[in-house]
Amino acid sequence: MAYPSSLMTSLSPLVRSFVAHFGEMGSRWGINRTVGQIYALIFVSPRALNADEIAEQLEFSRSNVSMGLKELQAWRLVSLRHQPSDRREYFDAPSDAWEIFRTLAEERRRREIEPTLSMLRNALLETPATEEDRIALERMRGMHDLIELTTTWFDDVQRMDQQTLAKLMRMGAKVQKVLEFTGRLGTAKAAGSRK
Amino acid sequence: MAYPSSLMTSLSPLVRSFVAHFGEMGSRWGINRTVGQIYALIFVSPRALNADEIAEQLEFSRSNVSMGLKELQAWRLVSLRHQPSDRREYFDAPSDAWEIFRTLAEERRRREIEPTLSMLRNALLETPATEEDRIALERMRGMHDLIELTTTWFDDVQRMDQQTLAKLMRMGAKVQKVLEFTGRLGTAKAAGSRK
DNA sequence: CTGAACTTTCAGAGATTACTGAATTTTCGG
DNA sequence: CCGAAAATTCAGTAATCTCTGAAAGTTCAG
Repeated sequence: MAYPSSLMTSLSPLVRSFVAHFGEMGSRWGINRTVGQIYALIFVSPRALNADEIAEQLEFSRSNVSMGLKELQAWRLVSLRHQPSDRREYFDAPSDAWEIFRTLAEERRRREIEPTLSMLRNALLETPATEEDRIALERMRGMHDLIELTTTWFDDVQRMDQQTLAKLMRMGAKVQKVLEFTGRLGTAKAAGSRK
Repeated sequence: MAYPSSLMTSLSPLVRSFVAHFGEMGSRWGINRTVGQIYALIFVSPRALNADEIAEQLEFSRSNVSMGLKELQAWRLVSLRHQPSDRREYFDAPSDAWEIFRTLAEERRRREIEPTLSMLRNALLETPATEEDRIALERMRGMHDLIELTTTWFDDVQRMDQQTLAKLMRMGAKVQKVLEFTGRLGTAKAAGSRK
């Protein structure tokens, strides 16, 4: 009778299917099923949740939830909150999609791209001993240069504010047209002066 | 004595470490170790390789190589070639980094994003029965709209030629400056006319 | 056609990853 | 401080994924 409602009500079909989808996609996204479901639940929840609530709703063991939350914190996808006069830890997730997008991009870059970039930088210091190695290095250089170009670009873009970015994206290929035009007014020089 | 040299020589340290890195990163990238190594080997190889050569160099079973090649073909990262008067199948990989980048982006989109987009589209057709569902739907809409914006943008960008794209990226945040300028000349209208 | 060369399939062994419950550690109101 | 509430760790089990060798299937020169 005195229970907070969320401890009694179970997930709505809408939330249930959203959570299930994140579970299924988890493996493709490089996280595990449980972690995906915990994130999905926190994301759509109107208020911060504590670990026991999550464990109950998703029917995972308490320790599994604890580990999942730790991983989500490492990804910076959820944050820890404290409620006044409650010792338990509550978690919520940013609801702004752009913010999530940036966080994901940063983390993936750090985990999935930087190690390779650094391996390639190292390899490129070598002097090829054979024709085979010369060709291998050439291809590695191509890969290295593209990764460097795209990550540098991403750094720049990340510094732009959301509005400008959204506007730019909505312009899509029209950017090209504008640049062709302004190119005649000295922009090409500016572009060349970089890097 | 009459063996083609590559059947006798083993991998150079340079290639070996490149291949090993792709093996280690494989799991973070959502492919398995073997598949990563097979790809790396084909990528740096100066000529197309057949399955036996790959199995020998990497010390995998022939059947494992066969499965790995099938997966790489599904990702469109390698292509099948035939040498005149040789029944074996040879594989090579595009060496142009931009092309690889596009292929990867397309495939990841198809596998990792489209299913979620379609789930979200479905969810957004529902009418929320409770306040909780109303909030959940709101957040799903935010996620949906951003994914739609970025994938549409990606479609546009993909139609641009490589030179323009590279130039644009090298400009980085300077695009913003140019757009602020041309914005005063009617570009804002063009941007607004899209959706 | 035939059969040798080559490729694929697949069941099961092996390796890795995920999950649980019990035990331990941490936290904090009193 | 104390002790109860909460969080974490961890060893063992369960589930999943990877890899192999044997068998079956395919292809094509002769």
